[in-house]
Amino acid sequence: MLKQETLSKNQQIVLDYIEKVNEPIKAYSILHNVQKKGIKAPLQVYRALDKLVEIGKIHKIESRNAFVACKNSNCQISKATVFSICESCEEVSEISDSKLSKYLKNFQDKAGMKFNKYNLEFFGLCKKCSVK
Amino acid sequence: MLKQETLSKNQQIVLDYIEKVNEPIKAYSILHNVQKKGIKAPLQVYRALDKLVEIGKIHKIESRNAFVACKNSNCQISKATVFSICESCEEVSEISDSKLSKYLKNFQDKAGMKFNKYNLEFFGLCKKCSVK
DNA sequence: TTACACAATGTTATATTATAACAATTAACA
DNA sequence: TGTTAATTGTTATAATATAACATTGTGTAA
Repeated sequence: MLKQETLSKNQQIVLDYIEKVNEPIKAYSILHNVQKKGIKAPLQVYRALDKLVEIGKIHKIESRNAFVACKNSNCQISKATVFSICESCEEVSEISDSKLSKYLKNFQDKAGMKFNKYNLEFFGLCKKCSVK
Repeated sequence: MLKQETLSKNQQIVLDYIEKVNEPIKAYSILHNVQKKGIKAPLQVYRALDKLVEIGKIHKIESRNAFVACKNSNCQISKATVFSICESCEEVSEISDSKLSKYLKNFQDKAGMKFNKYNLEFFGLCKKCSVK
């Protein structure tokens, strides 16, 4: 079988919803919102999420157990993600900064170990919240 | 009340155990192992963990839902952590690289937002696993 | 030294997040 | 068209984490 080019039914339903809400969303919230589409059980959501993460269509915000659509059309950075998270309003943005990406991609630890994959989550106050 | 200088009983029990095992460990595993010390419920462990994270004695590995003792004696970087994680054996090391820290501490996004706190998790194969 | 405030504890119950196990169905392709 | 792998459906349960509330300990100031 060739590498998957089209999404399966459940994968498409879940992705459509995640792209529609356009902000990080949790698995069970997705479940509640796609039940009208015929998805009934958590596993159906988690299986779709696993696949979508794997192919880079979405990312997981680890510190929040939430999922968000990838904004980078090519999805080439699916395994190397950077997010900013507002600790007040919980707004999350995906950061795509070529200099930072390059720096991290080339980083080696003291033993010379290199990393093809990383996840960086920055925390602070977004513009709105910092003026409150 | 002055800022806490000594740990409470439960906090000390949990920290002692985490320092002893010297590798990332999960909350319920901690619970099972400190029951002989009189800690009976998950909440007692989670409360201790929360405080220990807050004061920088331990860190949470978000992608693994696990906790590990901070190796930096001063714990000043408690809110700015970098880990390398082996995807094969799950070995985790805390990376302390002053150049990287400085780079991340000074990073600003395109809107000029700065971050006092971050968590970076690198994934790859450790030396042992990469020769297998 | 007592009384106030706050931190920490103990306890039960429950919420939230995620996976195991197994049967059935669908889709690509040799 | 038969084979193989991916996907689905379903029930149950595991793993992670917090709510709520009563109680006890501890530092500090009146």
